[in-house]
Amino acid sequence: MDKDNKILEIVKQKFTEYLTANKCRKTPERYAILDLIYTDQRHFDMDSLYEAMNKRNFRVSRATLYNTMQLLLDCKLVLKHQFGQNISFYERAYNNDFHHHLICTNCHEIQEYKDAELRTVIQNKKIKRFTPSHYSLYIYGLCNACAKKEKAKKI
Amino acid sequence: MDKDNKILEIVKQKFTEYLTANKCRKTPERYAILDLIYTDQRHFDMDSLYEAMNKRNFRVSRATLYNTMQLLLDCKLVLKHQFGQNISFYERAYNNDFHHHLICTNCHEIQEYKDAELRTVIQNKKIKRFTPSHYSLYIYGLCNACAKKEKAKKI
DNA sequence: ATGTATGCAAACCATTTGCAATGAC
DNA sequence: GTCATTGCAAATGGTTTGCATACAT
Repeated sequence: MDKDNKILEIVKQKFTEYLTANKCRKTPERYAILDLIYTDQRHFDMDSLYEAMNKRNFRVSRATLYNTMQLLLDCKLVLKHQFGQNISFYERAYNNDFHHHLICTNCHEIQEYKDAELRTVIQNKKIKRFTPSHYSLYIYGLCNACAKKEKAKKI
Repeated sequence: MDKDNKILEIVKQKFTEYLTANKCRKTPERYAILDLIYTDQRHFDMDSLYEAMNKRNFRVSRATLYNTMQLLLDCKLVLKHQFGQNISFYERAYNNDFHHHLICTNCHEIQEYKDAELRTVIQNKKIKRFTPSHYSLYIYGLCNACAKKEKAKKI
């Protein structure tokens, strides 16, 4: 899609600017990883990213994956989440409709939850002696399926 | 303090109810851990809990610590947080003035942030097909000290 | 008496690190 | 040519697991 290509160009440029500003080298590995994320991987963990890179026949080591991810986090092109398990999840940060997360404490399913009012209220908070850059709101509870199962159990 | 003792009694009873309901044994280790948390450890990680238990001359294995913490999480007497590093933090959940968290992305300091309006708005949200039990709001940014340092750097 | 919980040590697994080889500049 | 970056393999460190022993019931 044209729009996606445009976004890809923008994030590549932002990445280039960041790398230049920080005197980092512009390696093909780094751009390939960014490309994959902004083409195929809206949400992902390290393992699936590693395999997706392999599938594209662009083999990178895990070390490079972690190194690059740190850069992408630093320049805010990627967000990192930890939902209570010991796995880190990542998602695109640029032009990714902002959302909150609903986490089922039973089956660990994660849903996106968009709510403009919540976003506005949280973003407009003035906080003393703190300069906010971004936030994560995780709401824990039971997804619909698990709530039904719990109900059935009690009867 | 009297009030603290009362709270301790209440959480012990809640724990007892949970253990009974789930056919778990009421071991001295489990109660000693709960006692420590609700007496001395408002916020803690596993390592500091382990050492604090030792200082009380009540040695427990890390395995027991993890096992017990899972029970305390299940019965909602303890909350778990992960702020982006690979360490899990815990805090009391019962009668612990609810608060959000401010995380400095530079020095990783964590501050509590109380805001009744935010809490109300978030708690009163009706979410379709999801039954919330609790939530975590993490606001990332620069603490006062780090913001000053950044400013100085740029000049 | 039964079987759950404990302590210990080993295993696990995501992430990090050290180092020689590669390649961006 | 120089030095940051890569891949690899080993190390790290928080958490989990297996198993024999202890102990709550």
